[in-house]
Amino acid sequence: MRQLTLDVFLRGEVERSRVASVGSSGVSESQSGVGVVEDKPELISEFKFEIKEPRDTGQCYLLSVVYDGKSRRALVKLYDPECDDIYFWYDNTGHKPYFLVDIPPDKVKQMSKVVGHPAFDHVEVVEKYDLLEDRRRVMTKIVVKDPKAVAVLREYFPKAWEAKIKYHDNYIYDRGLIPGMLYRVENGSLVPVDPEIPEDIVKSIEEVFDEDSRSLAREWLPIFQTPPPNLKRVALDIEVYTETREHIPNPIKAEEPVVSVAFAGSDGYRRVLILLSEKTIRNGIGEPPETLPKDVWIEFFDNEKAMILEVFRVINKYPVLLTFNGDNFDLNYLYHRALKLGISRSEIPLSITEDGSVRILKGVHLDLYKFFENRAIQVYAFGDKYKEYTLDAIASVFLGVRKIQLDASIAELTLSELASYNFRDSYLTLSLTTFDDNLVMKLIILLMRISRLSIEDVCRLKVSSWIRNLFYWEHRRRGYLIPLSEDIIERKGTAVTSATIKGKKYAGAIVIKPETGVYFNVVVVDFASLYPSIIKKWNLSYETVNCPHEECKANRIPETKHWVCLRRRGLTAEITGLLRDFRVKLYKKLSKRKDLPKHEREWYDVVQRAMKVYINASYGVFGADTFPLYCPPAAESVTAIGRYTIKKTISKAQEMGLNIIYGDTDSLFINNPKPEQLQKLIEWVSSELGLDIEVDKEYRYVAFSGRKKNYIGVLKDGTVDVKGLVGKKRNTPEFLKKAFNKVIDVLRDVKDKDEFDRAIAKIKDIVRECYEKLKFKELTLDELAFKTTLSKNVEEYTKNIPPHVKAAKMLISVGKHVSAGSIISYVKVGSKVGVKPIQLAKLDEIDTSKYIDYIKTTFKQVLDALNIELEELMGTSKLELFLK
DNA sequence: ACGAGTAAATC
DNA sequence: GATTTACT
Repeated sequence: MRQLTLDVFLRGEVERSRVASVGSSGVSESQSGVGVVEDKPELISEFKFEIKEPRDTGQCYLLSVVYDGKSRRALVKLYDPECDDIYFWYDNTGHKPYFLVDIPPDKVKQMSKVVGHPAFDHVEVVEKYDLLEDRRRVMTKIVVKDPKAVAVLREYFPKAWEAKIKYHDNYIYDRGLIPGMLYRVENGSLVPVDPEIPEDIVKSIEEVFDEDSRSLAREWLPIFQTPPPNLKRVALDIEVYTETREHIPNPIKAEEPVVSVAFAGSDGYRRVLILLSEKTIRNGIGEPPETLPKDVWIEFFDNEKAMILEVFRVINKYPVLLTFNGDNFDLNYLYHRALKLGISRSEIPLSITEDGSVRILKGVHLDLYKFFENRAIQVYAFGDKYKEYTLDAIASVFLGVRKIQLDASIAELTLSELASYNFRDSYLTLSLTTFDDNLVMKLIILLMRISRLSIEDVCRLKVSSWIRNLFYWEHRRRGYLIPLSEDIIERKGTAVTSATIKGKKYAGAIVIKPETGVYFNVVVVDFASLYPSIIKKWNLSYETVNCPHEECKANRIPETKHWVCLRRRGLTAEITGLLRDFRVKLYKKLSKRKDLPKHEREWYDVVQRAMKVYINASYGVFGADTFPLYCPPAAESVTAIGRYTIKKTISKAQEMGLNIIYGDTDSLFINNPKPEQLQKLIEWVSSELGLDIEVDKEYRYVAFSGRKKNYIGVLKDGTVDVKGLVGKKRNTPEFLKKAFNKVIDVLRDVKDKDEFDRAIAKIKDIVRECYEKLKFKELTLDELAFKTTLSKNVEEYTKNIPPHVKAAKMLISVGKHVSAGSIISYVKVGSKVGVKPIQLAKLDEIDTSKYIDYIKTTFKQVLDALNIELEELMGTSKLELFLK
């Protein structure tokens, strides 16, 4: 075998003694005269980081707080933009955990079990405003010594408030701090640093907000105007030795060695550490592939423990560590593998919290998988651009670069291939935070500021927690009592409308059934963010719906028995309204202003996106029973007013002679409107309903199949909107999607009624070709596969067994690993069970008749709209015969 | 751990 | 009719 030297790899700097030379036959003497790494104990002390305290002068961004209730000390992690490093600020605050009760303090003091308990500290009297009852309340604050004792002492009180708020959140509230904001240390405390705000933005507050919102708007302005830090960060990705591609290493057991670790830093750091062992070197080094950039620094270790210690050292050099699924895999594996190799806990700069997330001791860890998996981020921040939560899928959407495609297991790769594969992953992970001028990092910083959550929490928690945290913060700041969920339900009751869908809690939106057919020149008008606007306009909030005042009861909410308060401003209405106005009237406009520098415009665009996430989720959370401020009457009031609004608008439009052909929730499809009629309608809605409608789309034509949420529309610019048709659904077989897309392409070119005839002829050909391919088995199994997500583990399907679960069971019986979240690819076969996973199926087993049914339903939706009979299209008896 | 409504396939 | 999935 050819002796390969490391020269090909060492295009970067050669570092110390960790470089070895390898041949395909094993480790040999190094080219550069340095030896192979030994297990060096002195490496261990290297990664222990010093705790740096902030400089006396200078400004730091607040990133995270670790509150230690036992020592009554908060460890505040600050990012110093001048030296790109983390500083710690210890606040020996004396801040103790507590909860509130509605028992007078003297009574509490008589409770010997409480006062005598070792965890008891003292009681204080506090005054809170009870929004549910609209009155002041004097309450007793029971302060405890040990956070764990909150739960113990609570047992003596039937009702306790604020007992479940996390201590570090508590600390942030009580200190009035906002994560993500800029502070300086002064006289032992953190003092906010006010940003410079352009004159015209300050002025616009007067125009944008009404009088009672202005002071709040001014308080919020620094949140959006403080420039974001550009956090220095490094992405990490590890590869674990696996024999087969299917085998997923277990991070808790951590049985196999970590064979490669790649880093990609925002400062240009690019490095791969590779383990040389009998297992990894058996395929040799190989030629470095083109996919491995020339400036990546590759290092070889012959000792896994030394390599992992080096990884820990690098982690500690950076204030922010990025991973893609590091909570579940990479960091978890490193942690357990380190323990397994005899590295002691104190030498591992990671800790795993109760909820399974990994914290790093010095800096902060961001798991981008968790961030991109967040539905609110996916839908509202990125417009549903990516559909799958894999590094490959997300990177290809945002970066246009994919993972390196492997058709072998880690065990079968040469070391060059391994390095290249591993590096690409870490590079993609870093790039997910750097594309579009660090868009994702900016978004995270803004979400921290709006939700008042630490950087790790904002990435790990979902939108309901973000909103909850902002609400709690606002309650405490204003001295409002944070209500108990059961008190909201008791006072406000449950929903009074009934849902159309069984199992849902209340009635939702209206969908108008469209008449089948093709309509030319269709204008779509819609209500600009309908539900948030309703919340603002109608003063909706958990405390204002069904308020305790007699005089408000006449202020009814249409279609319900509910009423809404006239006396007090609703908190939800205020906050949602504030963010809505900021977004629509200020930041959306700023983001489009060409006279501003590019980076400023881009920042304003991120600002309006972050607001969008919040605004759009503000209705949904009040209808979610898991939300601590869950309030069904408030949620159903929103949808009820939505129905009322759209009904009113439709009848007005019809009065005016407009032809409404379809509508869904907040949109109306109008056939052939005169522009002046539209203008009149828009003005009427604004003056009579106090809401804004706008022209959203103009279709050259729309083809309705007659089903709701199911149509094809061609916009004036030729863009085709396909809504709800099976041909577009993710689980339909690829050959059908292809044929369907061809049909769409034909429809795109149709300009007027006459062109339909020609289009129909083309569509006929496409459908026929599709049939023939199936008939003559000119399709691959892949093209025939239905790809359905397994939403639960197979054993949890008890009520019935859908086809994809049957296929999944067959996979398990041959030893394949499938679990909740796996996408099962299966085909329809002639056997008794009727399905087979593609891995086990053969092309000649395919049940053609089942597929013919699918072809029919797919195209029927299109053909219904075009008023063509399917049979007419097939025409010949050839197919009829075929069906038998 | 955001909501409800619609369509389709399958048991 | 109930369950499950994918979509609005």
